[in-house]
Amino acid sequence: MENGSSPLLNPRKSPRQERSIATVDAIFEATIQVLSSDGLIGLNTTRVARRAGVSVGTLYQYYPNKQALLFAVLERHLVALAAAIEKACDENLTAKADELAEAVVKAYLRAQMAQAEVSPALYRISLELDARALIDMATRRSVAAIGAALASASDAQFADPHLVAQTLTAALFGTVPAFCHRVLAPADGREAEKQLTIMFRSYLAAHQSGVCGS
Amino acid sequence: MENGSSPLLNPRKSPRQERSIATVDAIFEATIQVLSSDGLIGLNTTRVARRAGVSVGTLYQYYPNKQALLFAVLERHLVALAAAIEKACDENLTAKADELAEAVVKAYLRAQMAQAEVSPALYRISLELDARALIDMATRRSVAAIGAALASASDAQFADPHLVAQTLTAALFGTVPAFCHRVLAPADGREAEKQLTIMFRSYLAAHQSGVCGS
Amino acid sequence: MENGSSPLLNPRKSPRQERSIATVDAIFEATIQVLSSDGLIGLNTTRVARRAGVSVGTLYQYYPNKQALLFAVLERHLVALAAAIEKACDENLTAKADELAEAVVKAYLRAQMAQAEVSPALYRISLELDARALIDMATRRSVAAIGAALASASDAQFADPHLVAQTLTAALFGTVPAFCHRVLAPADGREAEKQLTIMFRSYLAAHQSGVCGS
Amino acid sequence: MENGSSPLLNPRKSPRQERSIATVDAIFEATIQVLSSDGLIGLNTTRVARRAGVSVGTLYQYYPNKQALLFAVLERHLVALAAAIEKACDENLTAKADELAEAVVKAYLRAQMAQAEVSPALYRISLELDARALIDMATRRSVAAIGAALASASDAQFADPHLVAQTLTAALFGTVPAFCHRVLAPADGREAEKQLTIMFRSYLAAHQSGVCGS
DNA sequence: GATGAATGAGGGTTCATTCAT
DNA sequence: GATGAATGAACCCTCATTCAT
Repeated sequence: MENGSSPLLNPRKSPRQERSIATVDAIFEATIQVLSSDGLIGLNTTRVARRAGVSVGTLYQYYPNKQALLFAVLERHLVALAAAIEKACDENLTAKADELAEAVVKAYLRAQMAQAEVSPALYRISLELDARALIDMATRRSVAAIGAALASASDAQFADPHLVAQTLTAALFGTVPAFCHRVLAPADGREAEKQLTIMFRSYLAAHQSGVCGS
Repeated sequence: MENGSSPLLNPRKSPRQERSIATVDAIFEATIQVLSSDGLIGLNTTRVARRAGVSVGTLYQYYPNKQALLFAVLERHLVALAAAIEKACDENLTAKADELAEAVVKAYLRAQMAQAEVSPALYRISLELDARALIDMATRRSVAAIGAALASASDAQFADPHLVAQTLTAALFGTVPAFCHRVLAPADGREAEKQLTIMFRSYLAAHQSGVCGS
Repeated sequence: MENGSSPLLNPRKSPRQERSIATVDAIFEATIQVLSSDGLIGLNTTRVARRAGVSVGTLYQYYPNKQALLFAVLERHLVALAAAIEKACDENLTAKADELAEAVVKAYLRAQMAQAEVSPALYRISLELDARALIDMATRRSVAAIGAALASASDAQFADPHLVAQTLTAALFGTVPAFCHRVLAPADGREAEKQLTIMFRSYLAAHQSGVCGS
Repeated sequence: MENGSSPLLNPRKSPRQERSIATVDAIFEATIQVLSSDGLIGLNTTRVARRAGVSVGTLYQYYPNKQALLFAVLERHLVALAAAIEKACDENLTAKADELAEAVVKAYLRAQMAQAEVSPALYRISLELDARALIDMATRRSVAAIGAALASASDAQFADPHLVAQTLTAALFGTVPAFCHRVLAPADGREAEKQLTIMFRSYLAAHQSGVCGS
């Protein structure tokens, strides 16, 4: 599931490998920094290497090409988002639909905000062709987790939990960037969370109460 | 037929001008085609010119630079979206909130689908720095139109129509791309419309019934 | 001596030709204006045509190419300079060397100042390869005129009037631009004239008094 | 050997740096060669790079753009001229005015001739807009040095040494190019030096003897 | 004659990637 | 392993010149 470019997370063995790990991390962090300060367009391998304090050559020893670098960053972001949603769902497996809605929205926004610096740039990356697999992975995990939570909700029956989960996921992954950066003022994070929660709750309620014919 | 950058919507005068118009249009359409087939990264002025059947020089006679080209395309798209929403709102000024929700969702999705070819690429453009003004324009128009319609809805009172309008706009402009291209399969346009409508309706209902403390 | 591109100065015959003349003049003046305001680098045929109020095509009907345009301007300038010097020399054929020096310096500076706007740009042109013929023409005329005046000066005998004339011409054509635009402040035209006169007078005096062995 | 843009006049350290130095020098020399053979108009970065035996990319690693390249060449030339004049003045601080005149003329011509290949092209560069600072630097140094030497001349008092120094500088920097390349034949270097010296000597004499009213 | 749209070679510049040291 | 100088394809853009109308 990881691509060859992220030798992260593996058990470290020797000092040599430790240094390698440190280097990879430095490059990784430098990428995020450059992304934040110069944007996707201003990002080039030389600049990343310089910011990481290594030479371009070294960069290419750990990441086969520029794409791999960006994928690694995007991957970590999406994995974090998916994990946050899964965690929220797991912790609310038998809760009420209302609570689930609130928990999921909160968890997603927390994770999103934690990387607020990069996320706009990441969305640019994610729209470039080959990131689909990554995005699919994240949304699939989200849909699965939310779907499972909906199916086991203590106070409601959903005719099609999967469809509802899909809609909520789409609203989350799609709405939030627009929410954060365009329509609502930057400081309105609180309000965004509140409104999203209301929207999700009432949407779920509608699905429970048979308002919709499906 | 109309494009934002040509001041030429008037009765044609000379063969000279007709030729110009044809050329601008050809370039404009070529840009959309290249965007669809090669993506934003694969788009370069030479390629656009070739596809338009003109020389690079000609391209630069009508668009001062590459950005201007992309802006023109994006502008047309966003203007179309905003206009569609405004029209839907105007036609439902004194309708019920439910009907408004349905009309807005439908109008937006119609407009979006009409340019389904380009819209993914357009979202890439819109994330590049200087498109903010364009996006702001479109979302402002949407917020204003929806806000006005909510304020004059026949069956409901909204404590803060502007905030609700903002949320709906964010959900529309943010959700739909994700909806259309990632989570739901391409053919699911119908379903997307249905779910979005439910979400909007119930969200509006929640705001009417005082469920939310605001 | 005129090259084919300047049909100026010929007797006009028909209204058609008069219009032509007006057009050539307009283009000619436009060239000077663009040269003054945008410099040699900022000068292109389209801009000149626009400033002249004609189309590029028309421009190319009167001047076969860009070079011809610039040559025409440079030619007029250099012809004016040479004529001014010749006139001053003719009017001082039997005067004293001192008076000749003064008259030549004054005449040259007057002519130069009259076209102060363009002359810096003209010097750029003149340094491009093919202007040598033009410059040679002007300096040859200057050398011939000054040489003749020196040879017939009422108060002095010059061992080699031609050599002296060459030196003075070189000093004139070379010094003045530097004088006007770099070393002396712009307002120092008076002072420049005074110093140049002193230099010329004393140089001539040196040649008369046998200070120099030649 | 020294060029203005390289901060590398220090003891060589690594093969890395030595290679860099060799490359910068190669590019620098190639620029001069191309300038000599193809002129300013025929000079483009590709051609320079090819002549230097490197790729364009390499060229841009050492000079941020084409201008910088030309500036570097012009700067070296002007610095050399200014230095030559300063040296001549320093060595004749308490000499007679006559000797000073001779020394300065000789020094300037020596320096000029040493780079005879490029100087015509350099004068083209120097007329492009942003070279003023460079030229001002050189003429200021010349004026200052000559002024000081005049003020301390053993056999003369000058009412306004600065003005005289300005005039001589203008005559030097302005006359010589015309001298060398236009009016006098190339081989006449000797004669040019002789005449210029006479002109300078007599001009200085005129200022000493009170001929001029200033 | 006049027009100005069209041409396209050519120039400056960038940057992902390689490889000798 | 690390370095960073070198590479060169590719891109954006300009402008002298032509030619159909």
